[in-house]
Amino acid sequence: MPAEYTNLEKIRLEKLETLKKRGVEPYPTRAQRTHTSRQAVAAFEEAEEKGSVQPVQAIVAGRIRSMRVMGKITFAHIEDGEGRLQLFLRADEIGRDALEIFNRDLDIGDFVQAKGEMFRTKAGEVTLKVQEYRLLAKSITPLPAAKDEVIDGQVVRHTVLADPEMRYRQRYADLAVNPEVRQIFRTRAAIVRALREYLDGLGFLEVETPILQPIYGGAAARPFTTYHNQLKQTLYLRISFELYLKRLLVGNLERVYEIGRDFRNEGVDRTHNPEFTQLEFYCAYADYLQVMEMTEQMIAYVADKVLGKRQFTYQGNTIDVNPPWRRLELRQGLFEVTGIDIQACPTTADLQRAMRERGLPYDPNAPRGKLIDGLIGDYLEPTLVQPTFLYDYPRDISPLAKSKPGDPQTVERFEGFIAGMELCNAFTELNDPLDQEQRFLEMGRDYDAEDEQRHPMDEDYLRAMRYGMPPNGGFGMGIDRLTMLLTDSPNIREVILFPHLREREGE
RNA sequence: GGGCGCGUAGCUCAAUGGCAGAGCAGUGGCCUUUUAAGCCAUUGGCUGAAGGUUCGAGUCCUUCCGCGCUCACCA
Repeated sequence: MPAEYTNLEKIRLEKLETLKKRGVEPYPTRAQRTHTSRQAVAAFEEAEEKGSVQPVQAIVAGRIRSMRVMGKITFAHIEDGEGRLQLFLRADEIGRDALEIFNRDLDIGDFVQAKGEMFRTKAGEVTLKVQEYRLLAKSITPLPAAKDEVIDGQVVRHTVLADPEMRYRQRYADLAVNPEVRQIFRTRAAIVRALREYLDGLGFLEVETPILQPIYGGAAARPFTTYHNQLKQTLYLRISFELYLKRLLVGNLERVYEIGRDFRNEGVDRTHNPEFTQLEFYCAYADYLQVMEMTEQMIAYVADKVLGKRQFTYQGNTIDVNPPWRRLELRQGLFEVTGIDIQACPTTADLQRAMRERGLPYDPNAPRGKLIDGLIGDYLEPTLVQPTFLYDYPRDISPLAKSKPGDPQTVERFEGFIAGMELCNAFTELNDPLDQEQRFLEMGRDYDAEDEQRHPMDEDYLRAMRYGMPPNGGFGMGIDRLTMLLTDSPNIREVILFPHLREREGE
């Protein structure tokens, strides 16, 4: 119950009472519809083209978005899931009482159903001439007003709901008045659909693995912790799917993927939300070079399906995802932007010295891998605007990736960047159980318990690997970030329906 | 967590430290082809919260709450 109704809400509640007194049920149980707004217009235009004399009858339903009351006639627009349709109500047709109720007791925001005949107005707009209408749901709280004007075929919206806080906290209102927001989430669904199509087409099996995990792993992040009362067990919300999906490879499922939610107890900013959607796949007998090719093919496929083209604009940059993407060795890339050759700095002390010589700030407690990771983020990542695979990463920040033959310091790992944003991460997966155990031990030694780089030892995962894991290539990608790119959204919150916000006092 | 900025009517926004306003929405009228309909009239505010400075605070100061940008942090 709202603590207090606003004046505008009180007026609408009075209208609700008036309607009831006049025998109008404001929330009827059933509705009827023969045409969506778009179908009704299409049916009329088709008949018009054929020169048909048969009138097009339709029952439509939607939300009232505008009303123009002109004495004994009224024009209104309703909006449904597909678009808008103008209604034309005339006292002669529906009766004075019905028109009066419509004009006086119905409001913008109400859901109605209307039955009538399609026609074209003098101004040329295809419109429903209403014979009867019915209220489907009364709106008490006024929608944040948005008024549309059509200039040269372009819809210009006035007084749009723009306050980001209200848009995210009351996403329902945002969606109701901002059609382009609805479009973002249709695009998001299309992206996920296209990814599934692509992977299914390659014979991948979609699976679901635990979200509540006794040991978290597969990424460097702090987890959310929870507790199972009956089992008296601490559990973690997963930070990645990796270790469970790779267990499945041990079980002879050769190609698996999962699309789902990950949870990371980290900072929130324009590219990070505490819960986010991830795609991971693992492909037996593939290495990271094959995964690289799959990645660029997959993204091109998604762009084709979703946008119908492989070029798009993101925040002013034209991005072209047509394969092949640029491939940049991490060592080379870092050398170009910092002048440091990480190959020549095999120890933490060497790298610290090189950074100091060039006046680059660094965390004196960070091991070599973390320093390199920092250099990437600070100097290299922002320059990677066109799709780029950065490859061959330091071993100590990649505890689940396989070393490059003949180069134990480096692992076969790549990350994909677009528009200066990390989009995906992949490697030739480590399948040697003895090496894997060693990596966990190194992690425990080089990083203290609070460091999110540290991966806890997962004995069961090691046991699985000891049964024999086929060599394989693995891949992970943030669906939210891909959606940002393909919808030209500057902030991850624009592509998450209900993004995390701090709870307000009293709510 | 640090820095910067913002918070005023249902929505979008004004207001040198000096009477808190506009457009849209709403309400009451007129209007039988409008479309940001138009015309006339009109309601609506504890200026995010609490303190303080001042003759006087939306405006200046302090604290708190929330949001945004940014830095730190962030496979």
